[in-house]
Amino acid sequence: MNIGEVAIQSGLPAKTIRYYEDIGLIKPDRGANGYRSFDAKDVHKLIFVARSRALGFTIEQCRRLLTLYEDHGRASADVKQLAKQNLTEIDEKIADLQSMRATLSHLIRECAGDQRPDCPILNNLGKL
Amino acid sequence: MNIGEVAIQSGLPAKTIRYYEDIGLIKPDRGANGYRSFDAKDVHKLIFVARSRALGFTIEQCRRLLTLYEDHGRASADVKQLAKQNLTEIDEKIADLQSMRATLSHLIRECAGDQRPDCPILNNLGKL
DNA sequence: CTTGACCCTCCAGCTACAGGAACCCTTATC
DNA sequence: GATAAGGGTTCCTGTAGCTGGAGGGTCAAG
Repeated sequence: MNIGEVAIQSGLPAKTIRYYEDIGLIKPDRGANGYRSFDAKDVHKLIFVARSRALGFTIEQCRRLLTLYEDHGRASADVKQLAKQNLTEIDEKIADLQSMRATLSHLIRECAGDQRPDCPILNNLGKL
Repeated sequence: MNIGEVAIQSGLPAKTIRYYEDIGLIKPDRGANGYRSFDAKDVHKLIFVARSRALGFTIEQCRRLLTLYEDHGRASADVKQLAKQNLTEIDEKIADLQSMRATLSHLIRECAGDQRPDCPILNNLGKL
């Protein structure tokens, strides 16, 4: 299978698939013409990675997940630990964003938003 | 004032301050020895930028905010619009993260996390 | 005079790709 | 046989917002 078809099946751009080969996530064969030749397993792995990325795992975490995925003797505890670590990071990001959101929306409510120059947002950002 | 002192007063690393000069956010004078020489206004602007960044504004948004800050004839509507745009982006990020969080924490709850290889997390990521 | 704490510039690297140039391969059509 | 379209390939550059490090100059104290 050529890269275009794989892009459709995995939902990933061809560029991304080449990149994933570059960093060693997949190792497709090559045809006589130099084209990458993907088998079902490659596609499966790409879908796995795409899903993992969508859940917020970094590339390096995906790499470890893939290793665990292919290791049939793995312990689910290892997977769970990776997932929990990711969850913690997500929670931290959410907390940061919500804190920003609270301050920002408060300032927005205070600001008249008209033609006058007086602005609580700028006052707040610039206060000493 | 030298960069080290400014770093302390603004809470920004010296590296970051140099970077902000690089991209034209501030334009400190130079002493005879080549050292940057910051005045109170520079420090004030750096603090302004640091606060704006902490509220999630991008560097380019900070640049526009700074321009508005220094334009005493500005309309607060322009500031408010920038802030609202930022708020929208923050809300989108929060929504994305919460959606990830929901799926991920569900999978984590399902996973035994013991020494056995059976793992709902991997099953989910790898299902066709 | 030396030491150590500053300061300088410039280059590389980080994440996870995206865009584009310049070129090759295949197939269909005229 | 020429050509055009639509694949594919590599390689280089750029993104955001810094951070780290090499290799050097400057300054105040002892």
